[in-house]
Amino acid sequence: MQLLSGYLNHPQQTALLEEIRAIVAKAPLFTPTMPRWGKPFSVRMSNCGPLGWVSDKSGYRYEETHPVTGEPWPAIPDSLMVLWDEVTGYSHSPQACLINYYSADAKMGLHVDSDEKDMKAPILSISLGDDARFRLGGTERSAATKSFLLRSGDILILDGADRMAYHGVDRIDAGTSALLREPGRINLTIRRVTLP
DNA sequence: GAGTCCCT
DNA sequence: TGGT
Repeated sequence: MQLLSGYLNHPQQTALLEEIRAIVAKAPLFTPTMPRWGKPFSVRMSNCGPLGWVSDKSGYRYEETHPVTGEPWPAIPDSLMVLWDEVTGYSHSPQACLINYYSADAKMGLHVDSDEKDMKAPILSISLGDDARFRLGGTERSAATKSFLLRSGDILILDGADRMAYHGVDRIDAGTSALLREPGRINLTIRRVTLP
């Protein structure tokens, strides 16, 4: 894991936020549901890139189109493609940028990102808005976990053994950032999905 | 083939 | 932590 605290300055954060707003205007946030029993997530999602991560009763998967509009996902902004090269050094392009919107009371249980075929590619995470209490464990669910704060502008890279580690968000500290108009947090996770 | 759900 |  690499945590690059305050990697994005305020103007960079607002510029990125505007790009995300434009994407979400075309590909609206949807509410994913749990496989099998259909319980809704508290986090709402959208995506950009050739592939987008979705979840519904039939399971987790990557899709080329939005589950509600049926339209292809908007492209990943150039700034994020450049950032990927800059901070990951991974020689193959990312294919999916999952946009997670956390309202003040949203959380994300411990899980492993394992729907990608290219598990050698790192996952690049960008935080915008309110602080998140992030939790990182090991590759076994029973392993010890550590918790730390993710702040607006921070970049987290899940690589090496941590690529397969359990992680989640315990809570959002509402009102800790003024970047968004409302309390809440946007998290971007940029991934390579298929084998190069 | 289940799972980022919930809960303690 | 582990059943669902």
